[in-house]
Amino acid sequence: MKAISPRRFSVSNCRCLSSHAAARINHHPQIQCIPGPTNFTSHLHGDALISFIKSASGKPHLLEIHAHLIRKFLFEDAIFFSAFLFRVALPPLHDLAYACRLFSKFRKPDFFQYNIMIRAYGMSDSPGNGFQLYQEMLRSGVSPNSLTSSFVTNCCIKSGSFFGGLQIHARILRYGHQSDGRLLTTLMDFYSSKEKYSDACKVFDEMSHRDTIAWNVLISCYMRNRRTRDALRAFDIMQSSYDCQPDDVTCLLLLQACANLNALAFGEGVHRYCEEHGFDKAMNICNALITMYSRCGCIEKAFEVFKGMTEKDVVSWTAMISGLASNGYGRDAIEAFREMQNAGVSPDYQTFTGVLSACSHSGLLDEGRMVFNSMSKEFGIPPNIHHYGCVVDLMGRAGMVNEAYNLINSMKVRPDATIWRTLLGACRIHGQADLGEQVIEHLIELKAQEAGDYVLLLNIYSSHGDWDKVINVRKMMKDRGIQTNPACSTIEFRGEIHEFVANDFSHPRKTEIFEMLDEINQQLRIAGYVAETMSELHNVGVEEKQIALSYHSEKLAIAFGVLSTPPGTSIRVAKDLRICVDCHNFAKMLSAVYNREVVIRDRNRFHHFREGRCSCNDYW
DNA sequence: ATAGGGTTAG
Repeated sequence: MKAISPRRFSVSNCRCLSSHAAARINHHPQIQCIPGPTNFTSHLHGDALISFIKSASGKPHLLEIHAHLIRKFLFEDAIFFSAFLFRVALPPLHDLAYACRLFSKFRKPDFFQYNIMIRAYGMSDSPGNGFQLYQEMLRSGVSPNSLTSSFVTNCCIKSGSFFGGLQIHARILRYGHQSDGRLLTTLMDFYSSKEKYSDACKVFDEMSHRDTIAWNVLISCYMRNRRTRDALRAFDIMQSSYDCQPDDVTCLLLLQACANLNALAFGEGVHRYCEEHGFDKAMNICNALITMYSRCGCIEKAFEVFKGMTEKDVVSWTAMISGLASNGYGRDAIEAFREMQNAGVSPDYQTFTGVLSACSHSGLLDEGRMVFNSMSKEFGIPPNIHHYGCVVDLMGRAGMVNEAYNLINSMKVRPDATIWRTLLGACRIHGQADLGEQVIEHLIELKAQEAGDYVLLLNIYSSHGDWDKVINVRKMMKDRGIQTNPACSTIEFRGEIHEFVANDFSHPRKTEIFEMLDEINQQLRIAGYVAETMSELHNVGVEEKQIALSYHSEKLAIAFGVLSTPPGTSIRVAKDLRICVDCHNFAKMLSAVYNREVVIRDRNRFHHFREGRCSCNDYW
């Protein structure tokens, strides 16, 4: 009622429906007319009625307006009806059932009223109906404007209807709506949601003017389609353009991209940009910064951001805890967990995932069990599959593979592929072939077996020297059409991301890189490095194995790092799969012989190599 | 008489 001018409405007039009438309305939601003495709407007409409808809040007011429109024979008056429908269909009320009844009663809806309904459907849990209504609109000869296209595109995004969206795109062109930048942004988002990256780009290219939001949609499209490097490039182009500048959303997206790519230098650039524009005060940006720095292996920087925050929420604490965990600071993570509680921030289920993973990464078996037991008892958070996964990992690494197997079988939730895979990894460490075979059976049952799973099983057999079984598994993989994807390692150099796969001959500086790798291999061998051949797949000669190992993607990336940076510079490599035993030894030795800090982030965690030692004591 | 687009962190 705040918005109503006191000149027109005295306070005493401003009362809602009588409780008697309200009770009846509750019983008869289809009610069309409310009899009885007129209330504060009675003398309203024209502009005053319009502004009253606009300021109406809550259903009782709208019902009263409904009654008023009927009483004054204004229900079929498009102006009042539109304003009324707008209030009913859209938030805050957003009563779609009521809006539908109104709409179906209205004799000849115009485009504006259709637009309201289509937009309302786009925000409801039945967005497909919006598309239906759009088609009905076309059938009844009402022409859509560019807003209609925008709302119905949104319906297609929400309902996931690809062909619907294509149809809309064709109509946009037919009706000449393509000059509307906002509409095209929505259209880009549609293609992006369908992972049609190149179509989204095509729309973007055809836009005559691109504002910050259009760029942000493009960047989020790049990220959804795993074209993270293009996302970084877009940031550079935006910064050098005159008409639009990156905003906080852009930075949020980019920090995520940097975290994925291990692009520390670029991430620092985004950090500076945030400082220059005052975004670094925002909680979400700070939390994203913490994640970016810790995913890039810079836990000190992450902590600096964390310390500088005036206010910290669960997300900040959890980001810090998970960052400490993945960087091998298990005890500090648990300490941070304690501090968080002292600071009066209560943990949620993701915090526990962080704490438990800290325990599993640092081999803190007792602490992990204690936390696991306390979470439902003390905090009322029942463990989910991720929590179980951490504990399975923890027990598995400690060699308690059978106990871990029993734990999985005792879970209330259905085990997923990831948890079986975790156990399979533990079987690999402890050479448990029998249990490994059982686990593979579970994965097959889930139809989730991947190349990596068979590789683990192969590793188990080959470490036993069980070559018959190795051949069997390889045959099985061939029969089932399972192919191994080559692992990929990335390294950042001067703000560019360089990508390597095993035996990769595509890099422009390939000759130098291979020469450098040979040189490194020789030097390391002098220092006592012996290539680890146990985990290789084939039953091939020792010579052959050593050759196959020497061109692993992480070694190529490291060689490139040694080649392109001055002595003493840290080498940071990200790998999409797990680092292998041999590359682990290689990096460890290199950190001593070449006196370089080497940081490798693999699929699971960080490995910090310094002076011939690694932050994780054992290889995994 | 007249509405719309991106990110929501771990």
